[in-house]
Amino acid sequence: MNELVEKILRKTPLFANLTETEMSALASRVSNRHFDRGALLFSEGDACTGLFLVATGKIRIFKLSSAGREQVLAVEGPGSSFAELPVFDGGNYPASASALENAEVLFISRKDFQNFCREHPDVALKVIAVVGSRLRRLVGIIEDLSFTTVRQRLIALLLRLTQASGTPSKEGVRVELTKSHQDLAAEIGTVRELVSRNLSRLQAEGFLEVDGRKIIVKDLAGLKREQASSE
Amino acid sequence: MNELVEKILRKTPLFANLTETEMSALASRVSNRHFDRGALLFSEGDACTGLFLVATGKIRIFKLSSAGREQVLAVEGPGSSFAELPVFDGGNYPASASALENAEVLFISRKDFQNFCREHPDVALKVIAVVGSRLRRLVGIIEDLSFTTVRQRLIALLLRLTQASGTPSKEGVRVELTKSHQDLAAEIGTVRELVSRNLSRLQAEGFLEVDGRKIIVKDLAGLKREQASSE
DNA sequence: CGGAACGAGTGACTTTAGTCACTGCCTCCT
DNA sequence: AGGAGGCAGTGACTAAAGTCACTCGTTCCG
Repeated sequence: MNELVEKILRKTPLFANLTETEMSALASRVSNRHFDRGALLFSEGDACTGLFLVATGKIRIFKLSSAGREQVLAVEGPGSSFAELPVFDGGNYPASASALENAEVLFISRKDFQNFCREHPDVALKVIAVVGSRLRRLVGIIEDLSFTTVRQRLIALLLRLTQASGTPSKEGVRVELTKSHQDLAAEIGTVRELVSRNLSRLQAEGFLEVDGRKIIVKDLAGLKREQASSE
Repeated sequence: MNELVEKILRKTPLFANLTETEMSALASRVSNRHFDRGALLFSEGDACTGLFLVATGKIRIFKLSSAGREQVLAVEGPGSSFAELPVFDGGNYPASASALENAEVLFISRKDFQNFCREHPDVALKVIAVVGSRLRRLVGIIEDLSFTTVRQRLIALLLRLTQASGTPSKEGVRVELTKSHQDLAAEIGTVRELVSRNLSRLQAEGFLEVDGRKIIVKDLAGLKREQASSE
């Protein structure tokens, strides 16, 4: 199993180019955890215990409002690390994390990770790079929330999905939603009903063909135009 | 003038505890720039040339939409650094920066700062800490935009202002706005008119006394209650 | 088999946000 | 003095976002 762990470590940007010995030193300090779909890894405000690395599955980082609404900050897939920050500054987790799919997650305790960073200064630089891209993504979310409508955000999300997992067909590009409307809503910062309605509307306007969770994007170029208009 | 520079360097978290020699080595690589109120330091998308440190005045970091709306990401005062990130990852600036007041700003070129970090690994750790707190602030903005109303954000802003620069008086706490409604609107992610209207409304409800840019907070506890409700 | 639980769709409505247009008030300039 | 320009207040409106309540299917058990 240590080999499996190393394989994953090698895939995460933070630890990509370590030597054999460094790698196995690190691997011995890593523990493996499983989370079922929907399970909570930690909640906002919890004391930070260590660093997480996604091996398989997807982890959703999100904020929860007191009214029960969710806002997704990031979705991390295999190879991604998260919660690097509180490990360093010692603060609490600023958001909650749950498994979007069944997931295997590696865990390194705060102490072990800090020690490792002290011994390997270039890892600290990697941390900065990772945190940096995270920061850019957050700025992007702010931009979206502040400047765009739910419709535009939904279109943007659909375009991302088609990009990532769309398959071309005669009628257009086919995409299968792997999440509920509820989940989509949380990603773009709105509520279930508006996702439903906007999808219907996009269908009525001829951009999409919606059948349950199967979507056929009939007019990709048109969608892109819609998204851009009055941004 | 080098002494003045060192004094400021010593005030910024990034370089707080360096030795005399380290400090003067750094100081010799720093240049001083002045920006008039309203002047633009750089625009979103510009290539990153180096790191900035605020000596005096205030710098506003913001996003600009194509429709002309602004969203403030941060306001940095004396002792704060900004644009640490793109210095490291080599990317472009993710947002624009302008002077909110006349400001003196120190500048370190990308190369010089990177070299300095390489020679002083603990500075890298400081960078992580600074970036970390920035990340937390961004998460806070997202939370606000996603979960709260303009009214609540305005109240929160007023409470922050009274906290920071309010002076007690017989009628309540006096605060003087140093910015236009336009600027306040950009900070809470809305438009001029809504700031104006919401202020009037808060006055009508008896929480405030507004006279131009002078505001007297008459019911601090009440405001806090309003802010908390249905967050 | 029956029914709980969940996800989705939708009509009807309220609230909040944002836009447009116009007025009035300072301040500063030459 | 007189006008230009920036800032603030407001009425009237539109449009977006969100809420509530209910229906209809599935699926998934016990």
